[in-house]
Formats: sequence, structure tokens, C-alpha cells
Amino acid sequence: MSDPGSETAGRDRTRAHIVSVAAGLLASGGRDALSTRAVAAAAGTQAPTIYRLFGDKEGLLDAVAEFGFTSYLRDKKARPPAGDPVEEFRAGWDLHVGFGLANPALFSLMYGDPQPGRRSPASAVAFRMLGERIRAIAAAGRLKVGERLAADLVHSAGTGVVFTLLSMPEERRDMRLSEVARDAAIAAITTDAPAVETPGPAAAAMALRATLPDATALTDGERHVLGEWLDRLAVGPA
Amino acid sequence: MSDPGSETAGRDRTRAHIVSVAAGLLASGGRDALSTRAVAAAAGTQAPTIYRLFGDKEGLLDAVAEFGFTSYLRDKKARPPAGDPVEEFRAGWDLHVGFGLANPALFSLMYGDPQPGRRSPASAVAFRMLGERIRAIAAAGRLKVGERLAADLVHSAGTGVVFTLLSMPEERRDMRLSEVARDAAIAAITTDAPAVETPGPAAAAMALRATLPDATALTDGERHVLGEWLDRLAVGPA
DNA sequence: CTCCTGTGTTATCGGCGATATCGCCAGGAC
DNA sequence: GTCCTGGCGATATCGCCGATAACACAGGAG
Repeated sequence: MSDPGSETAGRDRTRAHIVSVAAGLLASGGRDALSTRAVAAAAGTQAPTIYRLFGDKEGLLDAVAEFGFTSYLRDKKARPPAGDPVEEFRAGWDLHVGFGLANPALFSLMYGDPQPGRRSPASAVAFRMLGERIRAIAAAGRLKVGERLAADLVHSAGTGVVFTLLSMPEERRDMRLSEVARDAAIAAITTDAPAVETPGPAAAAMALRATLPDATALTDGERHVLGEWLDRLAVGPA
Repeated sequence: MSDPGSETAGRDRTRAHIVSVAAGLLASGGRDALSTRAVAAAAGTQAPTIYRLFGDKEGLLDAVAEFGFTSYLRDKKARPPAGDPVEEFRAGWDLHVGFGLANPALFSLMYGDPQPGRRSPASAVAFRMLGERIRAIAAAGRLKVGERLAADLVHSAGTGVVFTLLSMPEERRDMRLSEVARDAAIAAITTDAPAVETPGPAAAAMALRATLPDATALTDGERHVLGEWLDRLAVGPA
């Protein structure tokens, strides 16, 4: 281990090669084409190598999913930021649905056959991206439900749309479904009139201060303390 | 074949027995527990019998899915018609989501790993039921999109919600997700005027929640408590 | 030079879906 | 009553799968 750089480089290189070959097999032959033997043969190596590098088959599948997903993102990521967080959200939705339709086997790998608690690294990446978009909407004062619920709702709608479209013959897919579902999700989690005009906690605190009497979810005492804190926040970090 | 009645009766009986045993295996051990050998052994028969009765493994899976789905419907179908088609729709949604959460392996069998054009008999039954509910809404003059698009949208939302909930650990599942998604779907396909949107404190609370880490005017403890209150405000008056 | 770790290679295990083959027996044909 | 035949149970088998044990070999560490 005196030369870990080149050693792990060689290791990483064969690993990347196997993942790339496996992704090709998956895309061309579907999930069933991705057997350890087929991958090993196509990569010019042996079955035990896969287990040394990936632990087990699930490790290989995770690596393939992450590779395919990030590759797709890299190819498509020429999009300039739109400014409006809801417009950014739309772009993210379309990107994700496009990924699912372009890589059905990969998408099924990431989201099909769900197991409680288990989440593939690739879908974790996707969910984190979604969380950032949701947060941006919230920071703009246009989110009317909790961030977590919003993210779950959008995730549900997106995966559902992709699965539904994938179950149809390709020529019968109605892409309006994606748009309608997308806008329905937006309508469910956002408000048209932004509650906050300027970014930062101060403006948000002021906006909340104004609607505080309507905050019936809090007790009188909580409302009182909250009011004091909001006053401090409205002044700013002085 | 002079006595087709009793002959096919015996055939149907063993068939039903195998399906019932297989459903039990699937419910207890998950999808992987449903191997032809395991089913044959548990049913007290031999592997070739399964192929004689069901053609191949997919035929067996279809039969199991249909059996499980119709069994669930039979057990739960004590619901009296509600009159209002949208209310009927709500009941159907809740029934379907309940089925998915109660039978995760069956649900994955029906909707996971989608293949273009292929639709399991069980999901065909479910989709037909959905179509009837949609048609009733249309007949009442309250559908604002095409029946087909409406059905696809609802199907997407429903399967997406179930998959999302199934991917979470059981104790972390937020059942509001199903309700919010359901009502969002209703809002997207019906002409019912959505509840008048009073801004309320939710959006401002979410805006502040998103920028909370920047709120340097508060101590860590205050920020923590404030975060909990803001989450409650996002849910609304409960 | 010797050891020791990591890799390539072969062989193998138990299980899977699917099928060929054969003995058997019930029921109709005559 | 006897023969024939079609479907069933049972066994064995094929090819493939995921996974792992066992072993030969290379090449740096000491």
C-alpha cells in the first residue's frame, strides 16, 4: 500500500469499466440481462471480481443506477438557472421524467419494488436535488405546506407519472399527463401570492408577524413568545 | 371429457388451492419467497403441475395478484354508495391505497417493474373500477379533463403515493400524503371550486423555516423550538 | 530473499425457471 | 370385459443464476 494512488486508480478504473459495461447491458437487454456472469463476460473479467468490488449484486446495481443517473444529469445540465424557483422546479420535474422515460430499466431499479427504509444512492441524490428546489420555493414565501410533505408529494407524483407512462406502449403515451400532474403538484404545494417579497429571515419574520393572529395552531403563550422572536428577527442580526 | 363439470372442478380446485397457498407465501416471505419449488412444496404438489395449470411463472403471479386483489375487495366492500360521485371517488382512492399498504408485495407485483403494453389482470380490474368512478364524475358534469387523462392522472398519483409510502419505514409514514395527493388529483380533474385560498400563516412560516439557519438573531435553542412551531403552522389548525 | 496482500482463475454449491419422460389410472369405445 | 387413450403425478434433467471457496501468481514491504 505504498502507492495507494495508482493501486486504487487501477481498482477504480476496472470498477468504472464494469459499471459502464453493466449500464450498457441494462439499457440494451433490460434488468434480466444484468447477471453477474453476463457482466463479467462483457467486461472481460470474472464473476468473483464483481463481488470483490461491489460486495454483492445489490452493490453493483446501486453503482449502475448512480452512474446512469449522474451521467444523464451531466449530459442534460446545460440549463441556465431560471430565477423563478417554481420555474426551476418545472425544469427539474421535466428533467426527472425525461430520465425515467429514457432509462426505464434504470428508473425501475431506483424506484420499483420499494423496501421500507432502503433507498438506492441514486434515488437519494435525486431526492436531495428535489429537496433543494422545494427549499428555494419555501424561501421565496410560496410554499404552503411543510417541506417534507411537499417533497414527498412531488416525489409520489413524479414516480407515478413515469411508471404510468412506462406501462403504456410508447406510441400511446400522452405527454400532457406529465404536465397536468406537474402543475397539479405545484398547485397543491404553492401559493400564487408570495407571502414574502424579499429573501432572508427578516422579511419572512415580518410576514409571519402580520398573520400571527391567525396562527391557531399555537397556544396563546407560544404565540406571544413567537411574536417577540419575530420582532428580533425582523430587526436583523444586530 | 364426458364429465367436464367434475373434471374441471377438480382442476379448478387444485388451481385455487395453489393460488391460495402462493398468496400466503407471498404475503409472508415477499416476492422472492414465491418460487415454483416453494409453491409446489407448500401446496403438496410438484413443479410441473404449476406449469400445466398456469403456463409459466407469470401466469401464476397474475393469478395470485388477481386472487389477492379481489379477496381484499370482497373483505372491504361493505361500503354503501355515497351518492356524490366525488365522495365515491375518495372512498375508492382510500380503498386502493389501503390495499397497497396492506399488501406491499402484491402491489409491487401489480404495478412495479412496468412493461409497455403489459398489464396484469388484477391491475386491469382496478383500472376498470377507476374508470367507472371517473365516468360517474363526468356524468355529473364535473369533469374538466378527458376521462382517459383523468384516469391516468389518478392512477399515477395513487401508485406514486403507495410506492412512496412503502419506501418509508412504517412508523415514519405520514398519511396526510395520501389525503393531500388525493385532493390535489380531485382539484386537477374536477370543476369543483377549490376552497378559497386564505393566505394564512403557512407560507410565511415555511419561508422563515427555509431561511432559519440564517437567523443569527436567535440562539440555537430558540431556533430549535421555533422550527417545531413553524412545522406546526405549516400543517395548519388541527 | 522472503513474506504477504491483492488479483485472476477455476471449480463448486444450492437454488431457480422450465421441460422431457415415464408410469399410472380413470373413463369411454367397442 | 377388454382395450385404448388422455391427462395427471413423479422423477430427472437442462441451463442459468448469485455467491463463494480454493488455489496460482505477481509484486511491493520488510
